[in-house]
Amino acid sequence: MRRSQKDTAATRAKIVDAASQMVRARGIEATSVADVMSAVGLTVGGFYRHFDSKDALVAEAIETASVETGRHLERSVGRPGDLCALLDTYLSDAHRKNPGRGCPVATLCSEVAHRGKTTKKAFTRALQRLLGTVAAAVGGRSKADRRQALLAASAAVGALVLSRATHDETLAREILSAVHARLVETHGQAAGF
Amino acid sequence: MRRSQKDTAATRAKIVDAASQMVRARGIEATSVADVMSAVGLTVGGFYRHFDSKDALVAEAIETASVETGRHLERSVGRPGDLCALLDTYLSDAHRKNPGRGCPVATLCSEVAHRGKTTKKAFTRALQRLLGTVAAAVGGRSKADRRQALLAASAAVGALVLSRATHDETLAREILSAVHARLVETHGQAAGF
DNA sequence: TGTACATCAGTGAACGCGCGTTCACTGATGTAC
DNA sequence: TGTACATCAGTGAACGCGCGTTCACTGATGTAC
Repeated sequence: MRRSQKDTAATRAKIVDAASQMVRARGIEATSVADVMSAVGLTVGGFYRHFDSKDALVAEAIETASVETGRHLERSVGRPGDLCALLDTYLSDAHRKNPGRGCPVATLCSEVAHRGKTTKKAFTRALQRLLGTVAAAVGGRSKADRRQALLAASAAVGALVLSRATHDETLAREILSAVHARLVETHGQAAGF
Repeated sequence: MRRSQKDTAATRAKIVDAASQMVRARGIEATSVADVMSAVGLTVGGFYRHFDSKDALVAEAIETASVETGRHLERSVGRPGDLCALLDTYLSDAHRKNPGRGCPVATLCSEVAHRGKTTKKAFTRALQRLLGTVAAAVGGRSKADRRQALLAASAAVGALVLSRATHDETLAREILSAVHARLVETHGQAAGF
């Protein structure tokens, strides 16, 4: 039966939130519309009252995840230029073990290459948001600072993804701590410390 | 009808090779057994005379891709310690645009997290091979060298994957060139040039 | 070297399954009067 | 404020499709004698 506008909006938000978590934890392909709906306590049929397609939901789910992650990272960076604080959060064991609440860029980076335009555009926005956050943590506006931000973002994403993909726990931890250490060292060097 | 042992071995190798290319170009999920077989000019039914399952094929396809990529990278590095030469190849536009013949670690890094043990183990071996190749290009055996190799590998994989995932061509090129430049700079600094 | 027969690579159809999407239906909500 | 009715959120079954895997069958290959 019909629901109030308030309930409808709340349901929509719950669907996006559930999808946002499932897409990051299991990947886009492995997240079915039926699974998302039942996670919210509804049945599949109602889905298309809220979204045009699974792709439309995925795009919103990525956007939500990106905003959420951006806020979380910015909260962890005290002063601008504190790349170390950002990396403490991004390259933490907590982040590695909880992809469902973590950075969507890391979770979806290789899968998104095989998906449609809608998903790719949402991913690109998420990547640009992440680059903005990392650039703020790196600090400065010079070309060297920009390059350092791109290195830090690429290395952080690469390290997190590889640490998750490895079957080898020791290697996983080694990757995270080595990349953290080297990025902080090179940041200091670039800034002239 | 039955084929000679030579033909059988040749067919098996062709299947692995086709899978190796398709898995990298389209991802594991999007590569169907039927597609692989028809790429080789055969029908699906015969597949299980060669492999126990799709997962078994995927594991071999990753191994093949990893060995092939390792050889290609090693060919491009002249003297040991020439990280720049390795990155010229790994972070090239050719590599970005031809994932089907490129590094399987970059293509599969986020997808492999949602797959079974067999696939994960094959991926871990591929990652360790890549780390070995990068470590050789970084040169040296100190802890600092090891950390630099882990940074270079993470950043190279991250940069390639993000450049492919982006819908924005300018950003894609910027990521590759910035990560190349910064990694070479920091390599020089670590080595005391 | 020749022969009889077991083996097995490859075919093509079939299987059960899960997917995204559609649809007729239900009944509370929102609106026009 | 009350009433009559159109709207539409959600249900549950169905759809067409592609997937991994199985299977009876075919006939050349490899082997035992």
